[in-house]
Amino acid sequence: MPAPAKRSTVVSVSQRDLDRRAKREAVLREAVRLFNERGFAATSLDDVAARLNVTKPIIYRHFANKDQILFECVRMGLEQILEAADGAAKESGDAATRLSALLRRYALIMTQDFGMCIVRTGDHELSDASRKEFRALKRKIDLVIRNMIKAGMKDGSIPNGDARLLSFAIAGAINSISRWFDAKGSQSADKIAEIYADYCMRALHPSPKKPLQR
Amino acid sequence: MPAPAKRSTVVSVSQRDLDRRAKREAVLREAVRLFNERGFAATSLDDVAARLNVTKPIIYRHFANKDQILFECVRMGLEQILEAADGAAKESGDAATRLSALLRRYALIMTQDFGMCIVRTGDHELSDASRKEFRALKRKIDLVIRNMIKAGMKDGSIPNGDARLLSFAIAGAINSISRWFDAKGSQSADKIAEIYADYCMRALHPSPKKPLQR
DNA sequence: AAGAACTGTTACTCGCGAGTAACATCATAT
DNA sequence: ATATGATGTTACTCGCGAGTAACAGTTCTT
Repeated sequence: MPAPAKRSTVVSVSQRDLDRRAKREAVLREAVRLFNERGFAATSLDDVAARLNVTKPIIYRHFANKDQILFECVRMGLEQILEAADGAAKESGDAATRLSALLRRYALIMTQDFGMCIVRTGDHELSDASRKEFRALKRKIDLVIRNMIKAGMKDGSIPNGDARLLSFAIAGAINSISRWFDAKGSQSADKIAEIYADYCMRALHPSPKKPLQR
Repeated sequence: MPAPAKRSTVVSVSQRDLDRRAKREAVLREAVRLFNERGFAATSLDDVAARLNVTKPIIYRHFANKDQILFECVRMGLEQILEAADGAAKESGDAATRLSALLRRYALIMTQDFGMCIVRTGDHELSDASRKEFRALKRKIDLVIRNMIKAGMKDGSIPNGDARLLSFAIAGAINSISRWFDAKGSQSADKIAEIYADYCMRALHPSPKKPLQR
């Protein structure tokens, strides 16, 4: 009970802040699950509040509006991917090796809530402002991948080809994980990520001309 | 002006039917465009009606409710894919060759309105009943692809592997076309379809073990 | 102890859009 | 000409959910 005098201000304030942060995050965690389950439009903030055993105005204490909540969810996912990309870019080895590591991390994120949310969220569900940022972040990720592919074409670890289309196709395949993956399924997220990254890496190489008929 | 007497009944009735059909289709054509542009939830039937220069009740003369319109749109796309699959399945050549043909047709459909609608439509936007059918049709398509992959593994035209995951990854890549493709872009739909099908076929083959380090 | 600042609730407003009722118009059928 | 029924319109109802105002209790500050 007798909280030390001096500390009190600083400590209690930051404690409050921590609480706030924790609660804000809890809102996002519950919101993203519901959005993934039922879709953004079909999820009311009353639903989200109910899951947290609180009422709607609480949510508005942490977020300005519903759009901001959705945007925050996708931003979380996108940031995770960007971090993964940065991490992979710094690894050693040729560009193909680094790309493979990147894809694996990327794929793993798509098995998780915030990653899923990115794919399940259509642009039109966001406000104009959020949509702009959403697209910018996605473009940024695409560029990282595309540049790594180009680097591979330069350093010889990846055969020449259309880096733009390749990056689109690869991202498409990896994003699709979030459409069917179920954590309760038989294969682990890690394993799936590994396999998908491998499929994508294969697609970079021209097919080994099947047993040439004749 | 003097329409022949006898024909009148039969002719006029079928003429009416043709008109009805044409109008119904016009509704679907306009609806699918709007759904793809703005999203299903963000598109009101008043919007659709306005585009057709009619009023909402007209739409309800052709469809029971909004859900039915959306379902009809995705059904059109799915049926197109199934037809493409059936066509490709009947072609000559080994399974890999037939699969390649199938993927190309599939990819082409994803550059078109009804194809795009399939991908942009989340399950939760459909009613329970429609969702069931939606999923069933998608599963059917997946099975066709998966079985063709398995056939390839049997006849030796495709290396052994996890047919389920391969079909998921391939469908994911191809579906993603509809997320960025723009008919006004520089590359033709046909060309894109060809390239994507090729990428997917490559992914079926284990990578040609890069210049084995050391 | 008084009051500032925060956390939480109940109980609204308000707009939007799905779906409909009631009415008007026009072609066809006899 | 006149009944039938198809096509189309205007003008509603009605529910839902985003967002808010007003109020209640609690905790930190001084």
